[in-house]
Parts: sequence; C-alpha cells; structure tokens
Amino acid sequence: MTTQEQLKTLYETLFETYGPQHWWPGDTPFEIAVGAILTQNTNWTNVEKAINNIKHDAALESHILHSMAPEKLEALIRPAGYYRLKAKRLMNFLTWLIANGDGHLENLAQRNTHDLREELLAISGIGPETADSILLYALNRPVFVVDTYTARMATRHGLIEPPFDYHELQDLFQSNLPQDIQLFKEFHALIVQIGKNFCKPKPKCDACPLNGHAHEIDGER
DNA sequence: GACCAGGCACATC
DNA sequence: GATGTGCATGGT
Repeated sequence: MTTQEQLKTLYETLFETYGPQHWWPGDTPFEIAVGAILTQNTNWTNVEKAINNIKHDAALESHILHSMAPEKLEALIRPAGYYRLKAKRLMNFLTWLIANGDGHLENLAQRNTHDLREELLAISGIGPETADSILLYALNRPVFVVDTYTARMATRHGLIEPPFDYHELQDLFQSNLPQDIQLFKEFHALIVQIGKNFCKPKPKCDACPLNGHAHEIDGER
C-alpha cells in the first residue's frame, strides 16, 4: 500500500468513526489565533476557561488586549497554565498583528502564505505548530498542522521512520494528500481526537478504530 | 500522587 | 547540532 493510500484509509476510518469535528473551536479568526497560543502544551478545557475570562471582560479584541496591563492579562489567562509566559507570547503576537494588520487577521488576506509563515515564526513564542494552526484555521491557508499526536500516529503506523523533524512530518502529509484546506482542517482535528482517546504516551491500542492498519507501537513488535 | 495536556525558547554540552 | 530544562494550571 502506498503512503497516499495509507493516509486515505486512515482519514476515512477516522472520519467514519468520529464524524466532522467542526474545528477550530472559536467564533472568529482572532479567537482562533489566541487559542492557538494558549493551547501550547495545554489541555483545551483549560484554554476555554482562559478565553471565557477574556470574553467576560469584553476584552477579546487585539487593541484591548494589547493595551492591557500584563498583570491583568496574566490573571485572565491563568487557567491555561504557563500564564506569565503566555501573556508575553500573546503580547508579542498582538504587537505584530497591530503593526501588520491594524489588529485584524482579515487584513492579511492578500499576503502570501510563505511570507506570513516566516513572519509568524519570527515572533518569540510562536513555533511551527502554532504558526501553522493560525495559518490553517484562522487564515484558511493550505498548511498541514503537525503535533505530538500526529508524530505518534505516524510512527506507530509506520508512515515515517524516526528520527524526523517537524518539516519532514508535515511534508509527508502535504505531499501525499490533496491540497484541500477543508481536508487538512478535518484530518488534523481527527488526529487530535484519536490521540486523546488512544494514541497516548502509554497507548490504548486494543480498542482503537485504527487497529488493523499496519499498526506498530513506537517501533516495537 | 503520578501522569498528562492541541509547544517553545533557551542553556549547556 | 543534539539533548535537557523551565514554564503552571487542572483533569484523570
């Protein structure tokens, strides 16, 4: 079976099992971007609490957040963890967004994807996954988002041989899938879903719906 | 109480 | 260039 066929089968199995995921949770591109930063190494339920705190203060707007005292922002996002760190990272992003899009992601619509990615990566606190999440889900660009779950699934199913880096893994998906933004959004969301349920550090593979798809556990077997 | 969560930057070797 | 470590809350 080719990699293309393998990915297609995995996607179809996941979609049949879980259905559409309606990702990213968030009402606006800006909320998606804020969530992308807050969810770094953090459970989404904690991020929701932080975003709700911001909304409760009617502060989910770039200029409002940017002019907020750091201590105030820290207090609002505290449930998301790493709150001092993430307050700085959010501020870095907001400074860039205000300078480049007057605080609105919609104003970046004409910019090309490659340049935007480079600029996002140049912001301290925004790495490849956060940048790509913003590009795919907030800016609707055909970029595949790769995370720890993706890496686990890919190695355990023999799609890629470690060691590999972010770009190699991303390229595996991007060059073996149709360049379909909706597919990219759905596939990544489904991978997170299967990751939460089965593809854990200590995998629960017995009842996994992906069983029977050339599954290996971290190189064992 | 240990483990885990939708990473990233920085220090050190 | 590879590897290790700090960052922090909250759910299971």
